[in-house]
Amino acid sequence: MPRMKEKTAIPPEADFEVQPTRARILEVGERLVQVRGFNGFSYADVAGELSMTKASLHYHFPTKADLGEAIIARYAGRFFEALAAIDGELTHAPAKLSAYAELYADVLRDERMCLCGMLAAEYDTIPSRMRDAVVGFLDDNESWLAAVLEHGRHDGSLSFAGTSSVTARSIVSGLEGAMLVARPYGAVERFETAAKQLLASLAGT
Amino acid sequence: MPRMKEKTAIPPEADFEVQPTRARILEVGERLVQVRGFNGFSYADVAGELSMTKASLHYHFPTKADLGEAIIARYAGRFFEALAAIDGELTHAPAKLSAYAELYADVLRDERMCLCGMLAAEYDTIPSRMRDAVVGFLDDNESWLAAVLEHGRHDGSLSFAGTSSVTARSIVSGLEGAMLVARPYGAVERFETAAKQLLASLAGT
DNA sequence: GTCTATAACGAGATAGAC
DNA sequence: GTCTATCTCGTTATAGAC
Repeated sequence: MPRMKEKTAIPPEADFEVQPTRARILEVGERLVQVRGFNGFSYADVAGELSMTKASLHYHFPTKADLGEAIIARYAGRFFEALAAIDGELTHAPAKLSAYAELYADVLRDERMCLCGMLAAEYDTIPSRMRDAVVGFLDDNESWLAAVLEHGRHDGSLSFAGTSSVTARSIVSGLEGAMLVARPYGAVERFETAAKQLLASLAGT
Repeated sequence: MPRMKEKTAIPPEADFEVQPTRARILEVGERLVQVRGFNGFSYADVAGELSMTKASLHYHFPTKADLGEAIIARYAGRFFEALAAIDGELTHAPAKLSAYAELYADVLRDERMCLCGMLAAEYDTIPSRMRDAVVGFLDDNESWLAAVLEHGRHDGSLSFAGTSSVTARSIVSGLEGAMLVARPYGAVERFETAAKQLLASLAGT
């Protein structure tokens, strides 16, 4: 007799409820923020895509600020899972940086802006808890990169002037800017070229 | 007896009409787009700041798209005037690049985002003529930078791998990204450090 | 050229039935 | 949990007086 929380062989999809409503809302909302911005989409847009009513959305997320916060939290969670996966799979610092840049490229291939880059542009108009989450996301990115940079400098695979922290910031801003500018052209190559050049400038001796 | 259009010693301010209404609208609108985004401000915001009614704004700019187009045109005009001034005052390529970065820094010190960087983020939601103007602005920036880079490489004051065009794009995206990320922190130093590092990587042999 | 007044619509949000 | 119905407010935009 299965105890509570015991895993079974039956995958969640067998529930005939592929994804709970809350998760589907977050998925659609995330994409809309990345493509149109937080000020560029409405509850009606989300409801329309999910064929449900605005009122139902408000049951799951009472205010748009609640929805926005949850979108960032989900995004950040997945992003840092991806960074943990990179840490688990790769040890060579330059390879980690390439994998990091590839995360951005994947977002751009989906015709989206980095969620937090988009929200950074809209910073002055978003709810304050969302602001804090954006800054936290950027800080955590820099910390992860700084650790990689420090490691790479130590083993000679990377070389750069200044602190690892400052260089980490240059990487974040360089990649965010490359996404920002590449998107109006619909040209992922623009991003890839800029990213390649940016990482090449950190090549070890 | 003064002929038409002949210049007088009386400055325009003596007209007791310091700036025509149209120009004041554009000035306020420009700042609002740079701070809050095109989707983040309304005719009511502009009207409020100028102590006039929304209806009067519509007399000067029938639609918000008209206003947006005019804002970009004015901004681009002033920006390229500034580039022409740089060309007139400086010949050393690295000095020109520093002056170029300083234009960005000045915008950021005013707590604004680059107009076209902001509109690049909102790209998918802005009127099509505004989109074209944004891309044109980016193209013209790259052209100017590419010319400076080409010149600097020729006289040995600059050194970089790849074409001047690709490197120009890296500069634009690097500076735009540095602005984007620095603004949530309200920290101009973040931008300055990133810009310095970016330009230093182009130092000549 | 600026105003009052208002139209027409979409936004975020709530009440209450099912 | 999802719906219908509605509220309130803000938005872009227009008509017409001054």
